Amino acid sequence: MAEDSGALPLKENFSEWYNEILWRAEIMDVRYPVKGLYVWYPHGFSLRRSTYNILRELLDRDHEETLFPLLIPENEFMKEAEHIKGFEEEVYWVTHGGTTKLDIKLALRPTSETAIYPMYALWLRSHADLPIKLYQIVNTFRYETKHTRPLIRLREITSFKEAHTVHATWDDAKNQVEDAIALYREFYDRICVPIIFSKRPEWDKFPGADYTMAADAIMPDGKTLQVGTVHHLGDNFSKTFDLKYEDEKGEQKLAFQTCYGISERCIAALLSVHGDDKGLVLPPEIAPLQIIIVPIIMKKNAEEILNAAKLLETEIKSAGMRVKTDSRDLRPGAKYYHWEMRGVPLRIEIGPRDIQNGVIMAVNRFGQKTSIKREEAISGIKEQLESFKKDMKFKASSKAKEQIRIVDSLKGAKEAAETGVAVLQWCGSKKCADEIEQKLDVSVLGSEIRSEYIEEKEDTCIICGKPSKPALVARSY
RNA sequence: GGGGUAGUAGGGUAGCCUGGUCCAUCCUAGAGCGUUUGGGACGCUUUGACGGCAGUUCGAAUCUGCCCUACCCCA
Repeated sequence: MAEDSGALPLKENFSEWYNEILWRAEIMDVRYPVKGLYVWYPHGFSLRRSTYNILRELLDRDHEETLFPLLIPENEFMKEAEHIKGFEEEVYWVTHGGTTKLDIKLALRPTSETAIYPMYALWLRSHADLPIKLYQIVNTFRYETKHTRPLIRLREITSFKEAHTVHATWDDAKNQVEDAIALYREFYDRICVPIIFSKRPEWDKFPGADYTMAADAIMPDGKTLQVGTVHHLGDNFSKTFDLKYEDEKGEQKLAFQTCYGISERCIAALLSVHGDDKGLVLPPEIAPLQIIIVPIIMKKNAEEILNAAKLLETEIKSAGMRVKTDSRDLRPGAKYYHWEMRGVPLRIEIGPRDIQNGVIMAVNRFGQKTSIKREEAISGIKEQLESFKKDMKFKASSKAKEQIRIVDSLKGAKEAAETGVAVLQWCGSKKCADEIEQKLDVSVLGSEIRSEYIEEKEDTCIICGKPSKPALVARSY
């Protein structure tokens, strides 16, 4: 399926590295003959599944999973004015059934608010029905005109996890926004990807929202990738979709809503943050394969070694780990490169010398070798995977810390934005943001930053000198 | 919306103007056989393509028409 030899472009050439690793590590095949649509290889899909299982696990604590239709009738879609304006240039329309023209055009959902809320209006009767917290994992379509990129800018988002909640009051919805932020933090912590939450500027919020909180990850080239959003929808959508409930006193009241989503961009961030010059580096929890056993087969005692490998594989498997023995007729070195490309966290080598000494050789994806006594194999391997995850997390957060710079001048900001994000003082006005963006060739991502590395302290705006707060500024995808 | 360029095997290229191969070619591609195996082995054999549809022709990757797709430039 993929090319197995030859070097990957160095990670410092991030764009090239990214494009190649996707097919070399068998994540996505980009050769599907429609622009912006890509194919998940089984290996990539397996990674997607384990990643989304974590998301499901977290959401299932107090949400319920659901599934709404892909097609949205034009009349529903067109109800919310702000919302339409935000999407009208990006919507795919189904106009025909066979050769018959449809009376009412059907939109392929670019997101599901207008599919879900008319149904919510039917379901919601009384305050006792609240809160409603549902989510679905679906594909969505957007006709992107700028250059598309696998997992990052897609015409079909294949893995959109969107949650939609309904509450009695604005404050309840606000609390839900905070819960969602905590949830997403936990998710990204589990996959060892550092993120920064901030409040998007007024002009950059979700069409139809009161405000938007967004998570950004910092990519190796210093550009940020938005990897999650949480929107407070106020009662904007309830008004248009007539989302009302009867309160304790028997009065009809408008409900308040939130929605929040994560797409396969989380996979893009995962691959990019951890990968290196040799290929993917994956956290054991989500690696499709956690352990690869490479038997060092010599002609004379091939069978003995292979049996030893198989026995070990069975033991590891029954201990609940994902393991495979690579008994292909290849040089061991070729196998090492093969599995390193695919990000297998731990490799076990077992050869004549090891059998002689009653040990197995464990080599983690960072290349650290440890000899483990054969009889302590299982506990030793578990320890290795545990400490490997810790190392991954430590590496990723050190790198992120390095890429965040607090600056007090435009010049400093410019420099910081070349390798990461700059944190500078901004008064909140559009005019000053425009000036910052134009002078530095960056985006003002947001304020009210949530990061352990950034302190929320007041000062004066870097442009106009008025009272201000820290803002996150970076080049972004 | 307007203009331009290009689509050849898994990937990369030549050929096209000026129609005519017995095997086009390169690679870290695939298949088979054999020797190998503690960090990318080697030998031999072999597979596979001209974006699609029509047309011209004894004969089309090459000429003509239409279509599709991608990329670049201008609004």
